[in-house]
Amino acid sequence: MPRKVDVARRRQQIFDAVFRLLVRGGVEQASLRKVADEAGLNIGAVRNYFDSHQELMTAAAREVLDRITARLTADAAELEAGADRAELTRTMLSELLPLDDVRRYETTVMFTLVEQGRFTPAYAALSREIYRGTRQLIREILTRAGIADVEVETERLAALIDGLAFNGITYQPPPSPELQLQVLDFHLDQLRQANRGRSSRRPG
Amino acid sequence: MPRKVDVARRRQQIFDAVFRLLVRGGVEQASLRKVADEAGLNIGAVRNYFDSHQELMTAAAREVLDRITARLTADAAELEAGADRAELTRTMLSELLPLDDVRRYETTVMFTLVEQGRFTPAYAALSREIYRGTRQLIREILTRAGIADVEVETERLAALIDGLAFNGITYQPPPSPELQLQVLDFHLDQLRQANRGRSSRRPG
DNA sequence: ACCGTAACATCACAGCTGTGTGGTAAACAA
DNA sequence: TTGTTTACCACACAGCTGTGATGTTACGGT
Repeated sequence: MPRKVDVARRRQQIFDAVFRLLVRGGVEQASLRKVADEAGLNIGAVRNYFDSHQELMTAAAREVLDRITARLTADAAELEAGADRAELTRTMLSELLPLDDVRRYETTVMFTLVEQGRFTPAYAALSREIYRGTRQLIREILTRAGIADVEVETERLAALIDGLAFNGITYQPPPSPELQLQVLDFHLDQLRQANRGRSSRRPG
Repeated sequence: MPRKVDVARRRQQIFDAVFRLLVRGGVEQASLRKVADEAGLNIGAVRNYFDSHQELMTAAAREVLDRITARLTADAAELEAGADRAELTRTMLSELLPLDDVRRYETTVMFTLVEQGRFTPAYAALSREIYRGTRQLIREILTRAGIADVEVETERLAALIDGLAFNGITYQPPPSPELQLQVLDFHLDQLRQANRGRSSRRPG
């Protein structure tokens, strides 16, 4: 066996170069040469790990999705042991908002790639996964909370989260993290209140 | 004066070529040569109307914003003469959603350019206008309806609209227009109900 | 008839892109 | 030591980009 190199670490190094470039200048800035420069590597080194530019980008898309889902599962695991359901709901939905550096970073990358998926079929699978995953997560949350009209409310909360995130990463200055959380809390409170109203009228 | 040409019509012709390319393939497809081809013109003809690529794109951005605001002001004018306020609210907010071909077309162009504004300072002014314009419109609607917590509710409704629109133009298949309207109506109803709840508790 | 000019066309060039191809160096097995 | 394989480097090439520069029409006023 030849030159030993930590492959996983190299890939992470390249991925983070891609992410930085995506955040800084969008997909058009994430060329192979610029990725290599940003990662401190030669273009040949990058091409050794990814056969084509498209393969690099789809792998990067997969990576950022993995990071976000990892955060979500970590939340679920950490708080599942005797956690307040309202707190868990807030925490998990907050993972999808650009509230701090890490989340802003990953949310921006995620949105950039999903947006690109409008034209580039290579991202279609990822885009679908995100669409379904988001709705599945939200639907489960609402179902466990016993919210009525789950389908419409799922779509509403999904749109609210996406809209908050989109506004938070595109406009400058963006709505502050505090305002984003205020909106989210407001929405969740109203969901529960509307549900209490229904439950009290229709006991069960 | 030399060769008489309908300048305004030529510009519209070029703009629509830009829009079609933006919808089809994003900003990277809207090169000068491709715009010229799409418009059935020579690149020199296009360059006669727009000195640079950036000038063309910013003019196109201005154009699509003008078209959308024109629809909004038309709504306001048409319905102001004895219109139901709830109906007017629904109509105007619906202008920002991709519910039919025209609105899907313009919404997609608008989002594409706003997204590009994350990195391209040339769109910064436009992006700000949209951000402020949307919130001003929504804030006015909520204020006239006598809704409480106007600031938070404005941000919430703005995020909801943006999220619905974003989902409607990026995912495939997207949430149906019927579902989008259902979500919007649901939200507006809950806004009024929550407000009635407050008003009855705190009369005035 | 003439000419200025708006409208359009063409050529050229540097810069960037992805990628095919081939070379080089280092670590390990034999 | 020899050889193999992995990791990396370098060159080349066609294709696209925006844009400067320089034509070429065709119409309108005089």
